[in-house]
Amino acid sequence: MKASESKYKHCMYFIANALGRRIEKLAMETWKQVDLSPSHAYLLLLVIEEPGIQPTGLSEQLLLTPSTITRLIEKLEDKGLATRSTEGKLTKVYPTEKAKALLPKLLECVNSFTENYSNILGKDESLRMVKNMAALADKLPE
Amino acid sequence: MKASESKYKHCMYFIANALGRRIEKLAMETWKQVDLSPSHAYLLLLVIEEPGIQPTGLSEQLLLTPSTITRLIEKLEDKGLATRSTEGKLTKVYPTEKAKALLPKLLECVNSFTENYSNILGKDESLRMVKNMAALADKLPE
DNA sequence: GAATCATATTTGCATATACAAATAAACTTC
DNA sequence: GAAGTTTATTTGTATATGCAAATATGATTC
Repeated sequence: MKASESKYKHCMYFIANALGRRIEKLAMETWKQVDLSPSHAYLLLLVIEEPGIQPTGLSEQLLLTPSTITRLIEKLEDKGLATRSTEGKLTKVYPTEKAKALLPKLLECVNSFTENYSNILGKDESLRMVKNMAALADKLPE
Repeated sequence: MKASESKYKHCMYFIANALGRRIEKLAMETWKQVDLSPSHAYLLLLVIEEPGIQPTGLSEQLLLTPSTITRLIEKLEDKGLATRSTEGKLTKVYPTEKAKALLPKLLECVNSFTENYSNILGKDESLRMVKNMAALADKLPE
């Protein structure tokens, strides 16, 4: 069924989550190429861009809770893509060589995902909607 | 951090999910009053409105997979709010008396949630955005 | 410098959701 | 009417995420 045919088509909760799940699915397909979930991939990109970034910084950038960040990093460690070094109460996260070597493919995925939804949703429409949705998110409490 | 300040502010995956999580949080607070998650509540409303509705119908209305629907119903059974009756290969779901008695409160929650986000996001803006987001979701593959 | 407070991170636990496989019933076709 | 196919539902398992508590470090205040 289409979202706009559901009895809850007027409900923000329903529509925001339905849209999120569908976008997530699309993203998962793209990132499967490098055997990562979208969250792991975006976190890894931040780590490559800024080696030594801390969980707090990642949490802020990704709008995910610190505990979720810990779990994401753990998985990247398991995959040999990131390392953690504890310095006092701080933790710094670094990309491994393997991760750096993967960068071109990661960027390719970013592009192909963007192209993917732009083709489906329309390029201008997507840009506009992302902006508007970000503005909505800004207004809501963390 | 605001969504529009993140490095991924232009990414549909990132923004759609961040918005979804924030809306979900708001919805959870509302529905806590009746000790239900938003998904359980909306499912229960469908069951009250159409006693005997089948998991397939619920799955279509809620845009959730059948297995998720099964799990949601199980929980409502545990709470004494719904019952299932298996007839051949079909399953029909019914509200209990307890659920029917709860209806006014459920409707109150629907209203207070809508008011809640309308106040935060602006009434017209919310309406327009829900419509636009539904249109986006429609275009994406299930 | 000891005691308190604040900050960063992790851990234990709970939840919602999905996928794939299993089950079971109904339908088709010959 | 038997065999194969389709449909409806459930089950087993995996995932991402969050909250609250635990831990550990650093900062402040007296």
